[in-house]
Amino acid sequence: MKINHVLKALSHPIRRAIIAYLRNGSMTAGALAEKFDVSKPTMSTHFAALKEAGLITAERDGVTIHYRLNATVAEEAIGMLMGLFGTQHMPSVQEQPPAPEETENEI
Amino acid sequence: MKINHVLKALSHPIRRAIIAYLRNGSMTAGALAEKFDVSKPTMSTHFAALKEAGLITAERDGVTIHYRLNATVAEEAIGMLMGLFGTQHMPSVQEQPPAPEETENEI
DNA sequence: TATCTAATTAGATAATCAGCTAATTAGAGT
DNA sequence: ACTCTAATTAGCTGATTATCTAATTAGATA
Repeated sequence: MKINHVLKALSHPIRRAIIAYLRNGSMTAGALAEKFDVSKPTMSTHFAALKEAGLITAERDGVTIHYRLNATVAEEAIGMLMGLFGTQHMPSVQEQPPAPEETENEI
Repeated sequence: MKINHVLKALSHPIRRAIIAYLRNGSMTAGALAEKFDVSKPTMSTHFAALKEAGLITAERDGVTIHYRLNATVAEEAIGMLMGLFGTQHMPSVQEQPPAPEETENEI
């Protein structure tokens, strides 16, 4: 898993939304494509970026292709980011954390 | 915190290395800059990207500027990614996880 | 084999990004 | 007021990214 590929893959809203869809189970390329307002070839390149990062896997069934989330890579990525930040405890993922107050000495 | 800014900020190796340095305490722009083999103006734009994402804060002390990691935003970002992936349990961050075996039906 | 469907690849273009040098700002100290 | 230092902004160039339409591939089926 190359963290650079993973983070680049994640830094596009459509690709994050694809992942969000795939949390609920695998979907075909076409079914995913029609959820977004871009062309199918554009969606194909988004799939390719996620696949390159290892975040999704593809499985052909006849003429259609099913994409599925790769939870292993997702967890590895989170582990690496936690290592990067030195995160000590779990942030809440269910509720929205309170907005941080403005700091004084920002430039 | 805009997750898009955070992920774009993280998707460059120099910017991740800056964060790694700042884990050990704040550093001046100049001290950080001389750790990397790019020009100071280029480093400045990397600082700006991290600042824009909220991952670091800047504090001026006379003529020098001290950058510091913003742990709050780092944890929020990890929380959002865990929400995105639907991560259930903690991956190990200390030891290297085993390489995932190749899947059969990749295309 | 001809054709239909699902999806990708090819090729082009506009926008964004990363890097550089040169110029500018901001503060401190003569 | 000058000058020195630390850092950023301005302006440019080359590389990468996101998007599109058109063309191609791959499998299924009449």
